[in-house]
Amino acid sequence: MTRALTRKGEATRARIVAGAAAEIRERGVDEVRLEDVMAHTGTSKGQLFHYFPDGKEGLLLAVAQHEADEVLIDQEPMLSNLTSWPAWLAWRDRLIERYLAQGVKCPLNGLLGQTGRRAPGAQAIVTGLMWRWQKAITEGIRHMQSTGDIAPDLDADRAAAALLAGIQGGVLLLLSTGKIDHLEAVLDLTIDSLRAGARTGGS
Amino acid sequence: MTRALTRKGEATRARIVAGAAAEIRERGVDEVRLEDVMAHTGTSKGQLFHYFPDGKEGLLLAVAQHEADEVLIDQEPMLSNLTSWPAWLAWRDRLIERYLAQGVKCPLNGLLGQTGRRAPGAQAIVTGLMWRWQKAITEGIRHMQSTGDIAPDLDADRAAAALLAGIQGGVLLLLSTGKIDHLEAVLDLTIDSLRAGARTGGS
DNA sequence: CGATTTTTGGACTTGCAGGTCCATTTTTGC
DNA sequence: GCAAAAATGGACCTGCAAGTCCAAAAATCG
Repeated sequence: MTRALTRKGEATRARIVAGAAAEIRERGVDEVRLEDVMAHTGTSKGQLFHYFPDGKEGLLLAVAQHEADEVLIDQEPMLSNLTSWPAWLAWRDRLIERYLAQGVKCPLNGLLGQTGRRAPGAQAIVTGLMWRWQKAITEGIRHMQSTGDIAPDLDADRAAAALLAGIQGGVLLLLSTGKIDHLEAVLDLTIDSLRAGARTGGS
Repeated sequence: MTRALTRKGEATRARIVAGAAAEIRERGVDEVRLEDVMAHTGTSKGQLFHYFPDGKEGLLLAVAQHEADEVLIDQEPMLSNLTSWPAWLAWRDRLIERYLAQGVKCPLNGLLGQTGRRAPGAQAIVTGLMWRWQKAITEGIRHMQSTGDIAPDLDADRAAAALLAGIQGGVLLLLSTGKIDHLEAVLDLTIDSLRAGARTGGS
């Protein structure tokens, strides 16, 4: 079906997605014209529509998927190894560091707003990202419960949901206010709160 | 300066803002054309540019301010009276109820993405909203500390920041996933966590 | 090496939404 | 009631960015 891409074609397609993603991160979705992408990636209009027959919509979707994947990759290997309190703090630090560096440039924020309503696919991409993210956190909590570092009667899924929401809100507030304070507060207070639950099985 | 609006003019202006807000809530910012607003509010293009000389930009800004104010008004009188645990729960219930009813229609989400980059005013509106919101929560926490229901050594501002971030993230996740679970989890767990801090001065 | 398919470039079309203009009607204030 | 100012209606202009089309170049494969 999707077969019919030579090596060169695949490279070009990837270059377009990466270039468009960079452009969007830098200047925002609604400021980026197809021509900007062409200029920035050294491609022609014919190529754009050759690789993305659905036009801008399709390209944006591909970029969104690309950026969603990046989000989780950037948190590795910490996110998949929340097996001790120092590991949790390392993850916390990575998040702060990453978003501090990113600043106000959030790729997905705009992409959702832009494609969210019309494209059913965009919703799915974000939902998928959140689901994977939350799953990783849940597993971290479960592991800490297995070692007795977190109370076993705590609802891991619910706690992970709350933490994930906090992170999202923290990033959102970073986007609006430019300050990292909220994200920091959420991470520190929530992790502390998880820690406090250890009392039952104490170390 | 801004003087020169008859009663009729003021009414028309208000009708435009309210109508545009409704339209945007219903169909999203980037789906709403000036013509839609005209049709929906029974106004002409001349009027739109008469009341909003800066065109769409200015209108969007006015709508954003309008919606930002609504957000806090909708939480009253609970938000300004976080003076007992039942009051906190009443506020919690109001939030859940309100966002459950709102569903995926978030007025500010898109407005920020749309005007955020270019208009310096849009940023200010959201920042202002968040600041007022957080201040109200902080005051609630301080009050509970004064009655001994929350430990006095807790950093009220930091806790409020975390709670606010949690709420924002909960709403964001409601927008992406359609489920209220995250918002519920954040509110319940965070409030519980505040409660747990009462131990010091216990009742 | 020749047929076939993919890749590429870029000129051209198109639709539409934001914005301009001005003529007409209504309101205001004396 | 009458000048001045504000409110209204809607025809018109304009620019731009997405999308179309096709012909030339390069790659693939037997």
